Amino acid sequence: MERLKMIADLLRASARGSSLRAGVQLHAVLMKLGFGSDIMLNNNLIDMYTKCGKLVMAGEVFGEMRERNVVSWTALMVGFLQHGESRECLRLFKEMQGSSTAPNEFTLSAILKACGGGTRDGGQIHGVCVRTGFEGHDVVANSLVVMYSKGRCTGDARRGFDATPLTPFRSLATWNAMISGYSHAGYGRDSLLVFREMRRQHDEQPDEFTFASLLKACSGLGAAREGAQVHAAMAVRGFSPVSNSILAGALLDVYVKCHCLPVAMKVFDRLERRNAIQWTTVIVGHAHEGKVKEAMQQFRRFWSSGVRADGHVLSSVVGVFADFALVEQGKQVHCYTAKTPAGLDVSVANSLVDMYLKCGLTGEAERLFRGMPVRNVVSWTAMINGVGKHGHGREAIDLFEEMQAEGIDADEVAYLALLSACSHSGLVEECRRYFSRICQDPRLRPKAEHYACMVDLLGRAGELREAKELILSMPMAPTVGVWQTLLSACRVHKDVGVGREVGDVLLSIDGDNPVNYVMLSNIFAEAGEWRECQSIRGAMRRKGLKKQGGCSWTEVDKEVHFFYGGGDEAHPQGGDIRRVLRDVERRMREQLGYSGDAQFALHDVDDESRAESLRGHSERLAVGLWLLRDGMDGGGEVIRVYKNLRVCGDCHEFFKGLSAVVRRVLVVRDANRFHRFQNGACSCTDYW
DNA sequence: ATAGGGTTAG
Repeated sequence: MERLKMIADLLRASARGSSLRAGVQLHAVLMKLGFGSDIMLNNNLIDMYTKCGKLVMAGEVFGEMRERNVVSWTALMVGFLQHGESRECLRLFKEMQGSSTAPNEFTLSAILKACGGGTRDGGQIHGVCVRTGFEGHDVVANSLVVMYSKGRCTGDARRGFDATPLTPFRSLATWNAMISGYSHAGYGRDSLLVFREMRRQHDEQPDEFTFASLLKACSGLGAAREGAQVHAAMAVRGFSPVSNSILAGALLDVYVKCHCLPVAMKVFDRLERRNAIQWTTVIVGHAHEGKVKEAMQQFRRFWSSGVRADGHVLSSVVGVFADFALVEQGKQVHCYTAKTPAGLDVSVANSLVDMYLKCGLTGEAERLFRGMPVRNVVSWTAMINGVGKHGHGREAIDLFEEMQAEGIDADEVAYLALLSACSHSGLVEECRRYFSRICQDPRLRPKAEHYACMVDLLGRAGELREAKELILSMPMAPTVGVWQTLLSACRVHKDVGVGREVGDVLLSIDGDNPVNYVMLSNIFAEAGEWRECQSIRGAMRRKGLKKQGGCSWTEVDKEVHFFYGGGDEAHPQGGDIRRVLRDVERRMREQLGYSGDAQFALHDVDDESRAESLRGHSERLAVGLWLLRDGMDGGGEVIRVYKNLRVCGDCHEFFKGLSAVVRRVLVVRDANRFHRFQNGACSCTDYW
């Protein structure tokens, strides 16, 4: 008897320490001593083997047991669960239900965890919990709350939470489960409310788990004030970001999402050790504020810090390079991925495919994509988006169909990419067909962005009234973006009537956004409605709103050059560049009869924009830099230029002519799509 | 055998 207990203790010890060798020896010893049929020892063996990652051995022990109790079943299920085999865990539970052993609270907790966010299975097991009387039991209640929250069914999660009697079963863990459940599902307000309830009515003390969830809630809400309050409350209780890396990460995330970058950096700089997650947050944080140089600086700091880059960091920074079209930087990371296990992540390959597409290197993207050993829906969506932005709607459809033929289901984002590709290419019937397909799929629900694609499509076709009807029939509130799509269609078709109606809506729901004023005043200006045009401009001025400054950049000889249309930041070679551009224009006049009349610059809304027109739009200056470097007749390289706003009609005409007289290919990526200029023509026809 | 935390590509 003594020996039996001793072996059990030793087995538990080797399970805790994951020491397989000791465990196997103990296994041999207990077989020799004839304890092979003892249930408790066998349960300990199962536990030891699963903790050492030997699921097959654990299964063998389980299979050879003549008698099993609830612990035997549960130990094996938890083992599978902890190795990510939740399907096997569910299968075992079904098998167990056919046996004579009834589940207990630990079994139920494990199986609920195995459901993940699958509330269909979860709901059935919830029923089992109710029937067996374990519903309000703490470990079960906690798992119920987590399971429902993961499936975003916070109402059901709340019912599970409310089912816990305050004593003795509502522990801090239960409160934490509900607080994190709400913040995970995106209900930050409710998360904070539950916390308040916990403090005010129950005087429960928060721990680090509570704080981490609260911070996530604040970051989701973009609530700077609440975030700072949580930060202060943490400090009062002695939780410091310096000693808790998870709290530090969560805190950085709050300040970054609340656009308080300086505060985030203060926290960051005080850390003694920084992990990959914290670096990622800071690098991406700078990028989202448009601070390219600072983002790159932090990236280099990270690179030399010795912290190993994992898949998350790599895909995030490649995402930054994609946003800013920094191909050379992206290529460097691409090379690095060959030398690290993190490079094998699908997400890293996906981000690289997307980066090449966003930089206009379609061939490179395609090669990488086709060579991927595993592709998921994200990989395909990146390709569909990419070819769509280049105006190849048919190719986008082919890719979409090929994806489904490979057995990968389209999700909402994939449909969005496809619809946008169709609408950009004017594939009216196809677009309608896929839109109705997503409406009919019970697993998917079209979102406002999908409607925006349809509005765009109808708008391009000149069906402005129908587009407006569609917006009014949307099952959700129409977003600003949807109305803006319609407004820009009004501009293309010079429809002042509908434009005025849509403009009214936009100014009332999004009256602080300069984009709306600029677009609307342009519509009036182009229709010769000067009085209305002036009144919009006046309203914009009175509100102190300024059009976002145009900015273009291009990577020449591995260096990024920035050009700003307005403002004071001039390129050092600005004078020479303008001279070259004048030469090109003269050639265009002589050879092509180019008139160079500025039709579009006339309507500029403010002084700054007029100055920009006079000085030359930033994208022209960027192209000029290349001509200054290569001369008028040299250079076979493709000129790649990127612009934060849309390319205007004047520049569009100018670039067409330029591509003919200097015989070069010019690719401009603007806020909306790619324009490829070659031999005096552009791949894209719908511009103004 | 026991619940709960921060980053991530389309």
